[in-house]
Amino acid sequence: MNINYTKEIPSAWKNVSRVFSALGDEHRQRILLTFEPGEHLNVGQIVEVSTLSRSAVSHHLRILREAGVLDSEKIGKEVYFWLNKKQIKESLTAVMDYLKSQ
Amino acid sequence: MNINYTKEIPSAWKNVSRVFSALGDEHRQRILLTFEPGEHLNVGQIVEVSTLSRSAVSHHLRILREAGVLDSEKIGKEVYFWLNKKQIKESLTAVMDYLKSQ
DNA sequence: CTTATATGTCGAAATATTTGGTTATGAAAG
DNA sequence: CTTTCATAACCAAATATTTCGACATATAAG
Repeated sequence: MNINYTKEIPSAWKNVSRVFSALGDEHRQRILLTFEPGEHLNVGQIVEVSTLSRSAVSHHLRILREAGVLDSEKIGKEVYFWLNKKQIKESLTAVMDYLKSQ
Repeated sequence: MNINYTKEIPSAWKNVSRVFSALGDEHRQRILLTFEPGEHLNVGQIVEVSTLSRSAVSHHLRILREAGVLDSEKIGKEVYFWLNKKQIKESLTAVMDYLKSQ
């Protein structure tokens, strides 16, 4: 039994942990699935196809961005979001590697 | 923009979604990290190294088991848990494959 | 400069999750 | 059979998250 991790997540896992927490919500999972390959979407477009209010969507987008799952850039009045594939892959790979050692 | 997923998670993703939700909690993440390779742990052992009460740990174990992240078996009075590596890998692979198509 | 538009932020209410004490169940021990 | 032990189930309280309307900010348009 490894008791090193029972009080706090080790720092190496902090990022992974944040990504999984961000992805651990159906609304946010659905937002991710909305993106087509390479697509950039602005907040309004995402709100339009969502069942949630603008501010709820904004809240979820913030969580996804802070976890590094989405990247964003403001262009004119709009803020565009897109998948940060690299970051997601890194987190998944970290867990995959952990499983391989298990 | 793929609007097929904006109302509900597609059934193919239901499992994946449940795994990520289960893993999207620090207590549960820490429980997983407690298992050493191939190890089976009973509830009491996990409670012992946890900061939570017995019933809170039980609650988290149930969520992990229902998501298929952990398997369990009752042996005598104790219930032993272990990582269901196959299930976790399948979910991670599903997302990996999705990312590759993006 | 004023107005319109896109988005973010705030705050309170609604909702969901987590938590731990208590009770129930089932298996072993006496 | 009774007691003891491990765990699950139940329930209410505590806590956290989500939600949305109202307000704030920033940019573009008129």
